[in-house]
Amino acid sequence: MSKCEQCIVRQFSSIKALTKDELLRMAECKTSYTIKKGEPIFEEGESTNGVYCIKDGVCKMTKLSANGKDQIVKLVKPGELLGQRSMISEEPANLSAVALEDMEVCFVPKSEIMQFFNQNNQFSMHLMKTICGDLKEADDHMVSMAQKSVKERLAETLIYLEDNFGKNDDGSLRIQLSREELAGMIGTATESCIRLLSELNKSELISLDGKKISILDKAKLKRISA
Amino acid sequence: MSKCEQCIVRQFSSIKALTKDELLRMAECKTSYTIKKGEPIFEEGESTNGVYCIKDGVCKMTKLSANGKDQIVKLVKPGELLGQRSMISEEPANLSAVALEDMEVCFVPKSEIMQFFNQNNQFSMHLMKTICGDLKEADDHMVSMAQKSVKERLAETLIYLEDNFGKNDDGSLRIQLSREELAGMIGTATESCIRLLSELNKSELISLDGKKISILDKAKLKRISA
DNA sequence: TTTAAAGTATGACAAATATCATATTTTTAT
DNA sequence: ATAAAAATATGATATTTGTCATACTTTAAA
Repeated sequence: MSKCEQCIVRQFSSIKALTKDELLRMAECKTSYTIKKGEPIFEEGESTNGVYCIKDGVCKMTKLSANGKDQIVKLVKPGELLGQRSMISEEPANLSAVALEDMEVCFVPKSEIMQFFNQNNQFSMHLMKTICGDLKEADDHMVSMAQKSVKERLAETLIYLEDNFGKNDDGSLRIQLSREELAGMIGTATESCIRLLSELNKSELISLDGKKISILDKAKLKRISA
Repeated sequence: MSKCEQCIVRQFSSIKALTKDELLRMAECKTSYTIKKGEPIFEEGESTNGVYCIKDGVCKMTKLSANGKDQIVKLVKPGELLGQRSMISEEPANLSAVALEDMEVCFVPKSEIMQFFNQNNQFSMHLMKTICGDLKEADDHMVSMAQKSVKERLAETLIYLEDNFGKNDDGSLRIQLSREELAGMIGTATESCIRLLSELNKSELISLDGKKISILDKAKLKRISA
């Protein structure tokens, strides 16, 4: 059982507000998991009874819509916590969490987190601020979905991916999504997504090499994203 | 200065978790305002420095999108609090709040609310749960926007309005929105909204009488909303 | 009250997007 | 290594949605 105190990613989440004692306690009760690419950490409707701290790998949070398509609501990075909202709401998960890459995650039971939450004001305040930030993002995201065209949303999403998840050495987006997943992020049909990517490729704003996508002209892309 | 203790709407928000003493204190530092239909309570980007408690009347929370249209993100009822999120995030308001009817609201300064928040665990827990509920709703709303057609969203919205804000004696929706506002809720052009309303009217799922909208066949409407 | 302005309604058309079909490429499993 | 399956790509076409024009109706202001 590794020590939470030495975990590099802890500085990126509310966990950084925990005391040494609390970190030791957490290390004792946590469970570590390896999740393979494509596997779920938890599914919509499940009672998770705790939170997952992402040590390595990125996952998508999805919701199955009425028409049977998976909408990707957000992507989550190492350091972030999963399942905070449903823990506080005392509800089953509203979204599924599925690994986009091989992942390492630690599960911390609800009882433990809630104790920290109640006794450590800095921790609870940080957690609250995170959730408030999520709410702002969700509202903004909703407005984008409602008001922007598919092309604008695609441009916006590509920039988001580069800004938040970085590039490989060859300049391509580090996060590799399938066309279907990318379509699921922007809320469109897979074919429409592919078509618009081709278009951006032809006009040399991006380049495509199999699953690799590189942004060539970020300024123009930003202008398209309106 | 009226007493918060006697305010009927306080049971509908986190304020119900305050003690008698806290309520007295709040009554002393609050400011009451009358807001006329169409007037803003606060605007996107403003620093509100406190929260507003809605005593009477309904307001819309809107965000100006890049294309210049106002998207209605949510509607807020008496009893609910405005500006909680930005207070906790310590950020300017992300959304504007505009009265849909004549309103009575009370402003409570941030300093006071944060004191309650830090000393009264029940209050802070309730506030957090409210925000978590908002986050779930926002995520769900986003998926609707991304995956549903305009017609589905219109049907969904009409049902939402009836379920959450009720009907007048004549059966029409109590909340009267202009066509432009309704379009702003579902994220479409005003003309498209009008056209689809006419269509629903012709097929007798709803009836239109000026600004009054009545749902005639809720079951069919629900089926359309998918 | 009359006039202007705003809101509602509808047609005609254009643009955006989805759907279906099919070909090609890549990945996966045997 | 090879076959099968999945993912990507693209054309053809239908449907949805937006835009512009214009008429009518209601509301608000002078």
